[in-house]
Amino acid sequence: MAVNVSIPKGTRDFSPAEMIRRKYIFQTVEDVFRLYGYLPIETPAMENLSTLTGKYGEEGDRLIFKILNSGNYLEGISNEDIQNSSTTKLAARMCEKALRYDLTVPFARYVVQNRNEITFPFKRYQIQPVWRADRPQKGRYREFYQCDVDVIGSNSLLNEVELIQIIDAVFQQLGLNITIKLNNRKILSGIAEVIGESNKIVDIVTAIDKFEKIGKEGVIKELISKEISIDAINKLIGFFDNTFSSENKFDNFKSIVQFSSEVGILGWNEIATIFGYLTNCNIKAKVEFDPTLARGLNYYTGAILEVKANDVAMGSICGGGRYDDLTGIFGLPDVSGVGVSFGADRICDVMNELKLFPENAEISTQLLFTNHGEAEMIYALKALAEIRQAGISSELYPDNAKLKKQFSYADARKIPYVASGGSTEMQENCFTLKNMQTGAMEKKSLQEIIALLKK
RNA sequence: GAGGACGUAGCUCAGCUGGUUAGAGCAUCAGAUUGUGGUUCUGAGGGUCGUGGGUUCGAGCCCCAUUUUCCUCCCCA
Repeated sequence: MAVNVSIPKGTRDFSPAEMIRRKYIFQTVEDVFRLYGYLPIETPAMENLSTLTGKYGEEGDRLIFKILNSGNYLEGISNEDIQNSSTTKLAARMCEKALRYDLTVPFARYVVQNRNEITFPFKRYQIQPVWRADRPQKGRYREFYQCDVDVIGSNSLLNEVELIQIIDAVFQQLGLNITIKLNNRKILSGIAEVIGESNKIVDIVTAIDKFEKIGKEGVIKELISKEISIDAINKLIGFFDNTFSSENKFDNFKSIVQFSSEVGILGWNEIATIFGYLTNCNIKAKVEFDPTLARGLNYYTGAILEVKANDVAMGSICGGGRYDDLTGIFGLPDVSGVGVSFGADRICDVMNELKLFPENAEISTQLLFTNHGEAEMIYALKALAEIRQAGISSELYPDNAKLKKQFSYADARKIPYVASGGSTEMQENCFTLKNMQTGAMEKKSLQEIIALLKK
């Protein structure tokens, strides 16, 4: 017996029952994407390491799974190199490939590489796994699927609106209550500008992003540790106190950025426009302005959005935003894109927790033929071909096992009907059909069975 | 990268202040029932108690190390 078999930390096997559930999510997501006119692409699991590094920040680079070069990966590396170089520098020399960390950067690479074949605006979706060398915990895996929808080559805010419609449609179909949180990078820039700490924007934003989690005191503490001036901190906290005590956060926030920051007001206007369009779209989900929302600062330039499930504690299940110059890094400047990514694994976790999956989703086979021996098997085989021709999913038990065993199999597989054809039935050219739910048995011709199951 | 908890049968777990042969439920297999599952009854198989060392007359239990999984921070889907 083989012992101690296992899979790498943070990865998972999926049983048939789990796969049915996952496919249900992927199918729902994909159907909505297609409905809105997006087309699929796929990119390789691995990219050149240089394509990925530097796109996700220092922290992100550390989380990229690198692939050791084939052959002698130590070629050209001396002992001095090993002693003197940083591990990241060494890794870059020994690994020229890496597993993709997300789908957005490979997409940007794809757009640049295929720019002459692409008609802009380009609306694409991509449903593939990504890998992160993160420490696994609740809702966090080292291999997980992202379902990305992006439109690239259009500045219109209509795209943002469309993505919100897509998010709403997907989660409505899945039966999940969600809140869409909306912010704009320009508003964050505006805030930093107004308090006179523009160059510390990243520190400021990552701190206020934790507002909900660590509270006001925690944020102040973190800002102090980042050497933000007390004066600026007081101003900043003042804004947020003011905002959150207000009935209408969004209107209130306007007064803050309005007078002293051009970028800020630009961001505010963008969100106002989006809210304006949305009133015509019959959106069911709650969409709210959240000035503390930060996310992926490394490339977002405009809208930032995030989706949280209302009824369960879980990190964000969908997120995205606008990036004005993502392809610029690959030599194609001034192409604006906006997109969101659905975290299929987390959505699956949330739906499991809320028991939102349809109960009978794993029923596939409608009818099982029992096996009674050679001649009877052939009798069933003929019927089987005919019944499959009629589009009814059915199977024949492969062994002439005890009937108890064959019926147990049907039961375990949740197969709703079992047909038995023994010598009696063969003489009468029929089958004994058993309804596994009621236990009722009745002799029926093949045509009658087909008619019954076709409904 | 920092911190915390856990690991006993295929699964979920019990196992007293350290004391004889480590238990239960579920699952599996067989029988009760030779053409009928799901309910019921009877029985069986299945364990180097995560791994390595130590303390002890004696360790599933105590100590040390190591590893796994889960959780928190960081960051994110």
